[in-house]
Amino acid sequence: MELTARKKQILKIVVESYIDTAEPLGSKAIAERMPEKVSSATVRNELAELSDMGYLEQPHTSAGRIPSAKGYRLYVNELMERKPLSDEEAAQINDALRQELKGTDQVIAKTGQMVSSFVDYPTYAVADRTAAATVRRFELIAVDSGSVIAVVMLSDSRVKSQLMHLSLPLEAETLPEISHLLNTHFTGISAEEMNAHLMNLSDQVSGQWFLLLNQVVEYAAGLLKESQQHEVFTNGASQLLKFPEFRDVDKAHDLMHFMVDSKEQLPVPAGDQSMQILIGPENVNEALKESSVVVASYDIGDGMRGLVGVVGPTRMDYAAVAARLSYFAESLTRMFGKHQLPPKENEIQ
Amino acid sequence: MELTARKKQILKIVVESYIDTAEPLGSKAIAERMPEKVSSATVRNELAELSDMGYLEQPHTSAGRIPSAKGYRLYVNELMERKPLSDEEAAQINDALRQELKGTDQVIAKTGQMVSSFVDYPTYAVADRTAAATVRRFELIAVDSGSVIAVVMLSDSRVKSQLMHLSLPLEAETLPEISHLLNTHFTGISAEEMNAHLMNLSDQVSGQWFLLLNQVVEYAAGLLKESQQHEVFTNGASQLLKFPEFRDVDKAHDLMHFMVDSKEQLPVPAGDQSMQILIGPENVNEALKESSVVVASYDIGDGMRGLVGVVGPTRMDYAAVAARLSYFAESLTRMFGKHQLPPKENEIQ
DNA sequence: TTTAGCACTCCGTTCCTCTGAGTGCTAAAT
DNA sequence: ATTTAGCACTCAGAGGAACGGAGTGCTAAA
Repeated sequence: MELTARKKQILKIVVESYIDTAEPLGSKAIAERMPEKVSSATVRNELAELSDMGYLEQPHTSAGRIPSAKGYRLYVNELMERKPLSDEEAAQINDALRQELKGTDQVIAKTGQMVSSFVDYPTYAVADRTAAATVRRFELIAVDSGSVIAVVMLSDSRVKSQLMHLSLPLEAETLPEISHLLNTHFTGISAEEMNAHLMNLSDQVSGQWFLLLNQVVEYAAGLLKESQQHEVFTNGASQLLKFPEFRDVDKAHDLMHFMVDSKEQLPVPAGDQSMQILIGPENVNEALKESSVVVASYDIGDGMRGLVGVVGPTRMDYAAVAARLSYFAESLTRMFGKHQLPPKENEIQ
Repeated sequence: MELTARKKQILKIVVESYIDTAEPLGSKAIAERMPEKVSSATVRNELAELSDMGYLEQPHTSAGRIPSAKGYRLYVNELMERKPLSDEEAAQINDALRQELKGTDQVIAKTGQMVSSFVDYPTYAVADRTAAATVRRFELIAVDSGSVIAVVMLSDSRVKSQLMHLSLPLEAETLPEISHLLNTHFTGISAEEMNAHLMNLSDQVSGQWFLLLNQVVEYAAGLLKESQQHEVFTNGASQLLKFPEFRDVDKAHDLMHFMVDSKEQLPVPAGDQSMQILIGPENVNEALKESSVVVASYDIGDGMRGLVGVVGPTRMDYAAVAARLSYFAESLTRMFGKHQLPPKENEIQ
């Protein structure tokens, strides 16, 4: 039994109708939408075979057909035509991108917000560091006799700072020496190595110095650890509740908890792919096994990537989401690559 | 018709039962729970009067009674006995508080998380600045010929920093002069005043200088504006879905959207109160009119307050939530006041 | 290979009854 | 003046029968 062109045609009709209405589609309705004129009986024969092959399912004997996960997969791989963005939409996205984004954290957060407002699904956004971060440079600024500002510049160009209270007052003149110490011994290494180094120095430097050193190194090590596990931003999670598949509160609860409270184990594009679509049971995460995710990555320079994912029911509008998401990701990558704003004229693929 | 002790007794029983089960309570069940023996007929007479007075409602003629908003209000004001924390709970809270909190932003965020895990309701947490923030001090650090780190210390002791890319290279020696300029002209004033000052300086300083000045001032002004409208952290929002009053997804949707996506117009304690309970229609926000909020504020030094609120159905367990929340708020205030950790021994009121 | 025809299945709706919890009222008891 | 027993009444929710209709699978003819 092979997958003829007509079978694919039928599958496409079923998938797209189900995405639109969330209702099973019967042979008669399908026949009407076929480009060549066929009878509903013919369609019924094809449907039976498509069901046997696992591309379609029946909620119950006397209902129409709905796509299975396998059906969606075929649709996504072969059948779907990416819905091109309208000029208006592309213009809106470009407008959104043109607003100034400062600081990688903010880029990540804003991107999720933007995408969520352009596709009508919840999104998540997270940073994806390709290389482990290290400290590139330390700086200490005297505030008063009892406190010092520690400034830490990381290898990915992020700059973080914090006020430190000293238990023992220090002379302002010693600060350059301490920061020299920090810059020579604690840059370019991992958090673990930093802690080890600190132990070595503990008897080589004076107690007062060590207290401050300790505070700063601990702070920096904390930052490095923090960079490993990024904050996940989610947006528009409440939109889940508008989908009929989540009318049942119990069904909604798990996914909602995952999206707004736990936010762990979110899908990232596998290997070298810049975009990936995960359909229902293809998701490893239990909470997502009845939903689908479209996730894209984009480059934001300094060896950093951003990740933005769209979450929805398995009948999500893959064609629209994939087109918008890749347009977004490409625009962002281009923007950060060339360090310039997206083009005024729309250039849609 | 006055509110006799027995009427209050009955009201208390109804409220507490309804908080527990979400089911209306009938005269017979009430009679059984009364401390003095009374017949169900007597209770019925009292119930009729309590309904007339507006403290109780009937979902339909042949159902038991449930509390009205007015009923909850009386309960909260007069009838409820704060459920004391068990030693175990107090110990858990103290443990949670003992973990080191660094940076006011993190304190706010963590507090929401902690509270959410101790009361089984969603929470929100936000900072509440009593005085408008200004910049206390600027500092510029040369990185290379094309970039500079701007460090801004705010009046509330927060320190923020960002990497700036220069369009025109600057000599490192000029940085101290520029930061002197910043520190003399742009500290202690509002964002609007900063922008005005900047305009004044535009023809007094050289173009190169001005470009950097402009970047730094814009960054700082942005920070000040940001401080006005604080980020709201919410936790455990998905727990809403477990309450029977939100079994209807449409009911849940509005509140959920409010909690996870819009987060605007959240209640803050009025006037000088450190804790406030807002019941159903007492909330000004439309999305909260069928829910209740218990919100407390706590002091974290530097003229900053933190706000943490608990959101739930009107039948929320006020006694438990209020007790836990005020214990939390008091512990935090004490902690930041004395700059020390909470006591090892439990000291429960 | 396609199509018309037909018996069959089964979901969802409507309409009914029935049950039980709870009420309000009246009249007797305290 | 309160409290209580008794009783008729109300009404939501459960359970079940009947029905309509959408959709199927199968057979036989085109």
